[in-house]
Amino acid sequence: MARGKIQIRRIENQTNRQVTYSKRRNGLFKKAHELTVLCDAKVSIIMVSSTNKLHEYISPSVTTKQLFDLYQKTVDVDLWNTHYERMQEQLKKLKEVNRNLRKEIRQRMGECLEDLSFEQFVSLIEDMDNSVKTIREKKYKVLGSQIETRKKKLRNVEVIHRNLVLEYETTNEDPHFGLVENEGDYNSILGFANGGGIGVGPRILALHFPNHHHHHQNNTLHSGAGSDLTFTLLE
Amino acid sequence: MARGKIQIRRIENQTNRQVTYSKRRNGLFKKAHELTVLCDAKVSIIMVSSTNKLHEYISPSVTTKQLFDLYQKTVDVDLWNTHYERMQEQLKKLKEVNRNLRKEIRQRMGECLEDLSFEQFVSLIEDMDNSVKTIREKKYKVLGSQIETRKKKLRNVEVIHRNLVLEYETTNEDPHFGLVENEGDYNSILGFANGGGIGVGPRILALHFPNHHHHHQNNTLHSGAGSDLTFTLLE
DNA sequence: AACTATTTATAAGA
DNA sequence: TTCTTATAAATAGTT
Repeated sequence: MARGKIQIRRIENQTNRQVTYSKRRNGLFKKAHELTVLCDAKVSIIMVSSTNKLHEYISPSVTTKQLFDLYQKTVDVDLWNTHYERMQEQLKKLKEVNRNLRKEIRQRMGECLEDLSFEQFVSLIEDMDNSVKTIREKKYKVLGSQIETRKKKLRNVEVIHRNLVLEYETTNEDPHFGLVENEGDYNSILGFANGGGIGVGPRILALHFPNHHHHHQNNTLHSGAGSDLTFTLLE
Repeated sequence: MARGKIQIRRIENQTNRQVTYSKRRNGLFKKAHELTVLCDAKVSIIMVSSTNKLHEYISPSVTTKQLFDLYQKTVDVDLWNTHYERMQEQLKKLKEVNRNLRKEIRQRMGECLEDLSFEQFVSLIEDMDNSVKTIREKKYKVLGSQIETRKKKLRNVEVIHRNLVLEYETTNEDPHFGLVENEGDYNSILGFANGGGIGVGPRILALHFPNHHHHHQNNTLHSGAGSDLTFTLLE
């Protein structure tokens, strides 16, 4: 627009293009600002050059976010609205499911029964009876296997014990070995002199296997095949 | 910029302001488009007039959303990211909670018991026993009150019946009335000739009270003080 | 919405 | 980049 008219078409010369971009960008922003002031308008300009540099103008009276939100509300065009609404809906559904689950639990605990039809009521009772039965059965099964395991461990320890005794006696008779220097320890090793106050039948725990008396606080159902010999009594 | 220089300050005259807004908006959009073509740039302009009208320019080569996304990525400014992430997190939490609730229900139904500690196991059984007891108690209470209600309704109907009979007899004896024209109807009114196949004791339903035979499909526990006389038998 | 005297923007050159 | 300046474009005020 000066020193010769130009055609409005892409400037091929890279440098010229950059220069023009810079000049005209300033011009555009200036105009935008004049518009803002003269007409009490709100303007947001975002532009990206051919070299992917980003510039923006925003009227002092607003933030870009505010204008974007307004734009989104006004124009239907979906910036992130569908996404947002979909999430909102999903949230709502999940909350509903959550409410229902809680209610079911409360009903299974004997509350909120007013909302049940009589048939549902009856079938709930049936269901509960079955559940209790199932749980009881599993309990006894677990108890049984725990006891089995315990018996096995006990037998193992007894074998070990017998071997020790045997070995001790053999050693004692064997002339290659010297005098037994600490006969007193034998008893303490076997631990028959009792140690704790817990009546766990034969007190084998004193054999110096790991012994966590208070383990039963977090005793799990899978009492794996570990080497832990402590077993609190299952009453 | 013509016919006299102007100060860049808000135009007080409303009409002038609007006209200038319109003229300069076109100028701005024209410049934006020239910039787009000449410099191979991408431009988005969003503007709101003082009368809250919204206008936009967007370079043909992009969408507003694309430019907004780019803007958001480039400028740190948080348009909706935090919001989005907060929702995402909330969703995740709710799903987790729901998972746990489902698990609890399954445990109360006798499944997934492996994940319980022995103590939790024991307390679950206790809890279930209590719940079953509670539910049973409520069941009997409800049964009792339903039977009570039914008795009351029965008594009401009997009274109505007696009154009808009395009225009929009085009418019959009253010389002011003519001959009884439809004696046959009396029986049908009392409905002793039976009507459906459901044995609900004395078949009073034929007294032309509402009669929905299949109501028991959704019989609720609150059998409110409605005038519905149908009651399926509670076995 | 059109006109036009002026101001402003800016292309090309320095 | 920035300055200069001739010239194109934009537009304020008017009709």
